[in-house]
Amino acid sequence: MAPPPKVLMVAEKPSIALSIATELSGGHMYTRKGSTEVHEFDGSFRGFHVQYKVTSVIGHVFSVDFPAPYQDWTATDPLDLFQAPIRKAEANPKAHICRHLSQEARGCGYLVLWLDCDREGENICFEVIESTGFHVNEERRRVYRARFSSVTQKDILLAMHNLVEPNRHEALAVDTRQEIDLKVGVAFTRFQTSYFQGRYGNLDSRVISYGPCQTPTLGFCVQRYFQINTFKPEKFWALHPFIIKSGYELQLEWERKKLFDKDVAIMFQKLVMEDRIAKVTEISEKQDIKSRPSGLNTVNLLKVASSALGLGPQVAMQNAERLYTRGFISYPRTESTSYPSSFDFKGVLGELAKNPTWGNYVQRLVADGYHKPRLGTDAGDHPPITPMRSATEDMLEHDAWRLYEYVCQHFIGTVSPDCKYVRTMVEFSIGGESFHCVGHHVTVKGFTTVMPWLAVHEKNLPQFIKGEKIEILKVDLFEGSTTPPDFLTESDLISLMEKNGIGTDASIPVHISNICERNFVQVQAGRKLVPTALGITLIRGYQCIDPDLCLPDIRSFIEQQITLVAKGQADHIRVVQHVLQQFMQKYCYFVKQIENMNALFEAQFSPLADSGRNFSKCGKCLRYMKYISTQPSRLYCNTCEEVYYLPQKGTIKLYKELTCPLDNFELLIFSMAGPEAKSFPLCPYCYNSPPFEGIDTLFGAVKTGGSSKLGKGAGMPCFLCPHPTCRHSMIAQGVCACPECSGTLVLDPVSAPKWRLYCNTCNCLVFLPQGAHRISTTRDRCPECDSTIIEVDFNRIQHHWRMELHCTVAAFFVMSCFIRLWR
DNA sequence: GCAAGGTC
Repeated sequence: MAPPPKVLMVAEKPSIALSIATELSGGHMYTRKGSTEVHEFDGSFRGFHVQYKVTSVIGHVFSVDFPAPYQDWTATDPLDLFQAPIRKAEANPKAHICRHLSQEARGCGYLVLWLDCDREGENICFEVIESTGFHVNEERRRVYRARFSSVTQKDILLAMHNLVEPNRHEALAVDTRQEIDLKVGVAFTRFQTSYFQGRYGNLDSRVISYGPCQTPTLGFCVQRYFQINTFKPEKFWALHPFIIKSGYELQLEWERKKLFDKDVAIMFQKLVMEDRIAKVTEISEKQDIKSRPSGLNTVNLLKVASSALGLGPQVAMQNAERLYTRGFISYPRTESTSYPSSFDFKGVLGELAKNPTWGNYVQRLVADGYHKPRLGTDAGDHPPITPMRSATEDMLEHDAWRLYEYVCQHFIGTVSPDCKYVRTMVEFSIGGESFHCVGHHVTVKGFTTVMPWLAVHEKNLPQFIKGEKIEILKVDLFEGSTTPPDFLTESDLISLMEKNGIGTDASIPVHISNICERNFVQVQAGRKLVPTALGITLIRGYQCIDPDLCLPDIRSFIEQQITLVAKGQADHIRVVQHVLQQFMQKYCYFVKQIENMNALFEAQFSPLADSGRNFSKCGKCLRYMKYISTQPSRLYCNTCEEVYYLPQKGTIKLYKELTCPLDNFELLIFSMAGPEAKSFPLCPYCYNSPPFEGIDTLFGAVKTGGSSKLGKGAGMPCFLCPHPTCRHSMIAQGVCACPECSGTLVLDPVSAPKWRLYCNTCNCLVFLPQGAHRISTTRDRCPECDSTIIEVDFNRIQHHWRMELHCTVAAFFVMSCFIRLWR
């Protein structure tokens, strides 16, 4: 009998795959562990008996980037990036998702895609199709798309019975966005980074980045800074009459609130004072309701985390993710504030009823009958963030507990009664002017019992009778002054981003942390975002060249264009071309006008020439270059007006006053940060423009030698001397013995001019400095380890170069290239 | 060294 056909089902993340498999198999499945789990079970599919396999990807399978030649900042004009090819590569090569999918798809007759039901999910569908080797319109092996709005049994079964085709238009819309974001972001970033870092020494930012999301985000913060800076305070005056009733002193509120004219205010004060009697004109009582919250989505969680818990969005998300993977809360990235109708509130409440903190309240709530949450919006992604498992404070870290505590309080709040109170307003007339006072009496605390910070404050008023007349104690003329708005808080910024469609629930924290990391804004007390001089100058610059560049509309424009693709109303290639054409024009104009922006930088920052201290000698003019220590650390030659970047995150010193034989630049030694810090010497010129050809092969050689990283015990394995006592370890090995078998290495004659040594015994290769005219062995021996000395003849510096003399130096070049490739 | 979007 033929084996049953196989159906491969793929979800967006492992947890969803597990839920789907559990629901469809009734929990009777066999789970294979691997890089990602595969759940197997038997069942029926379209009337046939089949074997199911459910697995997942981990987000996007591929990410998009430029091919290698375009990665070189110095060799590529950013303008060329707009028309450059792009390529997709595995987003996380170490996870081997592609291999996993293609292996699992082998022998399967059906592919069912269970990716999230949004554009990104649709795009991942096609990444999965590509990885599995399925084709969309193939008769023999069919591809289906499951559309589901929640991972409940009902929705999963419904989706299984209503399988559709994946939507290529929506997927292409994502491809379109990826290409536009990549090209625009990278082109502007490279241009302005190179331009400004080549001129100023104290920008203190590794990279002066530009992005259609991060730049408008910065724009919001700077906009607020401008409002604060240009704010002109205005004086105002208000009347504050006081009365005494039943022993209470009461201040009455003026109907006119405040006046900006002192004389007029004084006139009213006189009128009121002359009357001296407050007459009660109206007493009204109204039942008011403060509604329980709707479900909690990511953006609202982040706002509360920042404003009430003092946790930044990035940290809050990390904690939320950890709570999620440990099973304490539901998936923390969601836009929805509405629960699906099938949601199991009883289950969640049953779990929380066990909790020592809220248990009593929840038990009473269940006994009295809990409420369904208020209706919110259903974005069709995931249910609101909900506690899943009871936890106590000692089970979680401090911040995680506080976040969990809030998620629980919010959830219990959503199913609690509304808060009800009576609002009493007493209106008065004094000298023809109207005043009032307001009292609150809470009748039902409702959800404010678990969310006490939202409680309505009890404010009792003495009993008044309509028509009653009360003598006035005094009438103060209050003088105040309008105050500027405060800096944006993270919470304000999140609201603005959400309102303007900048970023998504998952990316909003990333954009905010990006502008902090790039030193465009700083988070100050109260989680306020204060722009730095760099952030302010950048936005000012965009405003004077092309304000569009920092306005939120730039994102809406892209979104609107790709929506045409998603709806199938426009061809994606033409949209990419059209949008890139416009950005290319903007880019060209920006480059042309950059002097205007530069004028702002000039007024704010110090030129490279005035920055830093004299450090090491330039090989071209033989004068001292300046060492700029602010990030990115670099050397600047005042005479040649050249910048030489250095390896980052470490310390740099002069190296024995040696100079590089290739270019006469003084050599430096770099020590990496950390307790097990490695050091290596380098030539600043070679580091910025490696002198060798065939660096890729060189890199390969480094790998064959042993370690491929500059980690512990690593260095230059190919050039390490195997001789245990040899202190000339950096190069001697290349000429004395093979690192694999200790056999003698010979010059490989076939490969010239790619100089390398070949071991006849084990067939391995050791590469030598390239660019040499001639390399030959000599009769001399290394005084340190007795190995044969090699002579390298460099035409370009017109003299012979003996390995033993400069052997350590030769290794520096190799190291420079290696570092360059590696970082 | 670069964007924004998934997810871990």
